[in-house]
Amino acid sequence: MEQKRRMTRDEAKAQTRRALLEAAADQFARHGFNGVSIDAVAEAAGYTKGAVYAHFSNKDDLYLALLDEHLSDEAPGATAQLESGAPIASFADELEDALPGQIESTRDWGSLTLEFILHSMRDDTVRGRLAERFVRARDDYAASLEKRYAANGDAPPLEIKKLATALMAFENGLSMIGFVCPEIVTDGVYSETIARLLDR
Amino acid sequence: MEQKRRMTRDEAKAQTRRALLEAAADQFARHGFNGVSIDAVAEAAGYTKGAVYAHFSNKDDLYLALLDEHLSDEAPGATAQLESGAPIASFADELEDALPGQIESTRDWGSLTLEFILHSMRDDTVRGRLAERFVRARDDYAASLEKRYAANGDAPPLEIKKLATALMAFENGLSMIGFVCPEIVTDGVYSETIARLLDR
DNA sequence: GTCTATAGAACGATAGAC
DNA sequence: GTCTATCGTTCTATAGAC
Repeated sequence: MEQKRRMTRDEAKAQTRRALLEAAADQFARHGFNGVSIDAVAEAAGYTKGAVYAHFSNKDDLYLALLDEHLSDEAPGATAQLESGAPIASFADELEDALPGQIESTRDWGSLTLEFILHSMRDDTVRGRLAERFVRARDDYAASLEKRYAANGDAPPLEIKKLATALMAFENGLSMIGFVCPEIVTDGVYSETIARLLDR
Repeated sequence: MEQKRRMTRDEAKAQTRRALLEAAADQFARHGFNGVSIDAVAEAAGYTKGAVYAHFSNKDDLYLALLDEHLSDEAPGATAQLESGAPIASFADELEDALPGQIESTRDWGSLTLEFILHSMRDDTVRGRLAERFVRARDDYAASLEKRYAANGDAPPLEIKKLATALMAFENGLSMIGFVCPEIVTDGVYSETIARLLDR
C-alpha cells in the first residue's frame, strides 16, 4: 500500500487556511461580525489566534477573504444564467424561487454583509478595501451583461456599467427589505423588475 | 411687558418630547443606535431617564418615533416631485445632486437605518414594528405613483405596489452602495434607472 | 386634593478587565 | 473565574399643574 505521505508545507498551510475560512464562515453566520472574536474562530477551527494572524492580517481581512470567495463562487452561476438568457441573480440569489433553506443561508450572508458595510462606514481603510470589491463585482457583472447583449445581438438599454450598478443596487436593496419585511417582496417583484431593466 | 406665563401641562409635555427627539436624533447620528445610552439622550436634552420613559416605552420606540418623523417629513417632498412629473426620491434623497453637507446628513441617517435594520433582525417584535413602517412607506409611495399615472392618463408598467417596492429597493440599495463606494454611482445611474422603471 | 411628568434609586443582564 | 462597569428597564417619591 502506498505510504501515507506527509503533507508538504504548502499543503498544510493551505489546509489550515481553508479550515480557518470555514470556521470563520460558520461563526460569522451564527453570531455576526461583531459577535465573533478571533479566538472563537481559531478555536472552532482547532487552532489558536496565532494561526489566524499567520494567514490574515486582521479580522477585517478574514471577512474580506470570505467575501472574495463568495464573489468568485457566485460569478460563474450568474454568468451561466446570463448566457442562458434568463434573468440574473447576484448576491441576493434567487430571492423569489429559493427554498426556505437557501433563504436562510442567504439571510445569514446578507445580514453579515449589512453588518460589514456598516462597520466599513466607520473606518475609511476598511471602506476602501470593501469599495474595491464593489467595483470588481460591478465590473464582472457588467462583463456578463455585455456578453449576453452581444450574444443576443441587441444593445443594452443603458450604458452597461450603469446597468450593472443599478442591478446590484436593486438586488441588494430588495434583499434588505426582504429581511425586515418579506410581505412587501411579493412574487414577481424581483423578476419583473429585472426584466424591465434588462429587456429592450 | 406681557407676564411670562407658565406653560400648561400639555405645552410642557410637547416641548419635552420635542427636546428628547432632537437630542436623540443628534446623539444617534453622532454615535449610532448602539453607541448611545438612554441616559446620554436624556442628559443631552437636559432631562433624566425618567423623562424618556415617560414619553417612549423603550429605546426602540424612541428610534421608531424618529423614523416616523423622517418618513412623514419626506413624503410631501416625494409627492410634490411626483406630481410635477419629475423622477422621485425617497429616503435616499437626491443622491445625484445633493450638496456635500446633505450627503453627510443622509449618510448619518443611512448608517443609523442600517444599524437599526440589523438590530431588528435579532428581535421579532422590533422587526415587526419596523416592517409596519416599511409597508406604510411602500403604500404611500404607491399612492403617489398612482396619482401621477392617473394625472398623466397612462398606465403603470408594473402593478403599482410592485413598482413602489422596486423603487424603494433600488433607492435604498443605491444609497447603500454610494456610502461604501461612491465611484460606481456615476451621474445618471439614479435618474436613468428611475426613468426606465417608471416610464411607459 | 388629585393627577402626572419627571427625577433618581434599584435591579437584572451583559461585557470586559484582570 | 471573579469583579466591576455599564446599560436598559422598572419602581417609587415628589413637585407642580389643574
